[in-house]
Amino acid sequence: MALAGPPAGETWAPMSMAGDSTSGVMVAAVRVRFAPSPTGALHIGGARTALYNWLLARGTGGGGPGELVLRIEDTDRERSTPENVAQILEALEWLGIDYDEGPVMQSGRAERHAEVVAQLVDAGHAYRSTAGPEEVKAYKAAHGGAAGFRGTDEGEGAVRLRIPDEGTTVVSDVIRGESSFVNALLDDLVIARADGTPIYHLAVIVDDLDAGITHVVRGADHYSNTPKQVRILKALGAPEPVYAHVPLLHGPDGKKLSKRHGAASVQELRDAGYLPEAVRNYLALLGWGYDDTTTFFTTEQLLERFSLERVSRNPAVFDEQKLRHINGRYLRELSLDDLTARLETLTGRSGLRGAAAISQEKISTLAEFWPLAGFFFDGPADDPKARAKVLGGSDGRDALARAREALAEIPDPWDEAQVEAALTRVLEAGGYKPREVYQPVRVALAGTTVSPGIFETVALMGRDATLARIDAALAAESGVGAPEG
RNA sequence: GCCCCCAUGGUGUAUCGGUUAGCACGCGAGAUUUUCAAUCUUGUAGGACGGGUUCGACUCCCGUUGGGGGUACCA
Repeated sequence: MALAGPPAGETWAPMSMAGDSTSGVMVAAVRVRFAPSPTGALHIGGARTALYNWLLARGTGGGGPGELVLRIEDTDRERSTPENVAQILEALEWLGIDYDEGPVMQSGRAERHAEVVAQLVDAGHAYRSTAGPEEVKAYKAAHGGAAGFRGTDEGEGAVRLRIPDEGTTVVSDVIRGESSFVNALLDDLVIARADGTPIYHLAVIVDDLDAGITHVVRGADHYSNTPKQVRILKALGAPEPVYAHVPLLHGPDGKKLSKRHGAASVQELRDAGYLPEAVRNYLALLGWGYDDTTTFFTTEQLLERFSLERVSRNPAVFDEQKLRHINGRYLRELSLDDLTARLETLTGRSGLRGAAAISQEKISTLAEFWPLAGFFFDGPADDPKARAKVLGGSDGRDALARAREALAEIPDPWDEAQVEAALTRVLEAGGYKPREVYQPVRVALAGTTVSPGIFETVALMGRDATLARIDAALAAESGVGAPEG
């Protein structure tokens, strides 16, 4: 049975639906949309909203095969730039979120918006008024402060929608339940400026209606404005979509998430070396939970299990540490080919396979690879403190010299087992503790105290480079270490 | 100011009247150990407060406090 038919008397007639309505076109169970305004890079809050919509459209939680429409709400010409639009498209692509229609530019639908505004005026649902902020304020003051503004038809100025004086407007939300707003407290809202351009609320309603959107899944920052949009819908005699307002994301300080909070945009996440599949997993979990124990979900599982009913009502705080943890798990499960390819894409270098192999279990993000293994390609890192600490004393240099001797004697093939055997002999012969030999070698090759495993590192570096770096380190340090005190 | 929403450990969540309030991140300890990680074991920490309703409340109701959102001829 139908959920909510249009009120008697008027019916919404979409302007240009694909195909004709009489030919029995298959109607998607859910038609959702992601409608960002391109005022900056796509933030994780927006990314999560996009993800939820996508999971609904592509997964089974929406009740069947669905469709996702991407609409760019660019009616604010000041802040909407082509660069920002491009960034959003790029972010969605990186995240693996595809869509069936769009991107539809809201600005391109101005005529249609004007048409609906005119229709509303003609029907007596809206009127033109020159009242501005001051008049509205004065009106409220004159009516005891808490009263919705009611204007009079002046035949010119901005177009305002008439709001009833009686009754309430109920917003029904899958996540939040129902809540009602007293009509008398709602202002006659402006739906178009004096110059005829539409206001956001009008544009959203018309665009969603024309696109046949069944579920409006968006950030909770739109919740309080929903009654206004419902009023427009009622004036139009159009059915209401299912609403779902997902909780906002906050920064660690509890405030609404913004640029100040670090890795907040999708691009930054990508550059920081996070994997899109890990980001998807993490984002899904920010404000949603499936059961009492599951943390890791493949995208297939998310598609199968995600549902709006289980979305939380509380705002969530973005926790990069947890993202890192999840990312590390995904990263370690990557095949070596896959990992290598991703590292090469990120760094713009090639020939990373060997280093990738011995670094995989030590990094949590792709970006951590280069600091850990870049010395293979760019030479030892410049870390004076590490050199001073490990090779500054004669003990360290002696151990390094002995290691060099043992390594030089390794017969072909030069491999991990031989390296380990040689260094173990040094340990035994000199009565050294492992670190007393390994750290000097590590610093000689890497220039710093942190690197992949020492045997793997030496083996991968090869005989010539290893011996050369040790010689260079020995030469550089022998003159230093001046007597102190 | 007014309207609306929200409230489980530091963080994300599970629990939909009866549980020793579970899981994960973080943090602490231990194991492992060539650095750093990873891994394993283990510990730590929670129902904002006050009233009700009930045989019994984290769960339902009211209030308080706290947080958030909205309140534009912005989106």
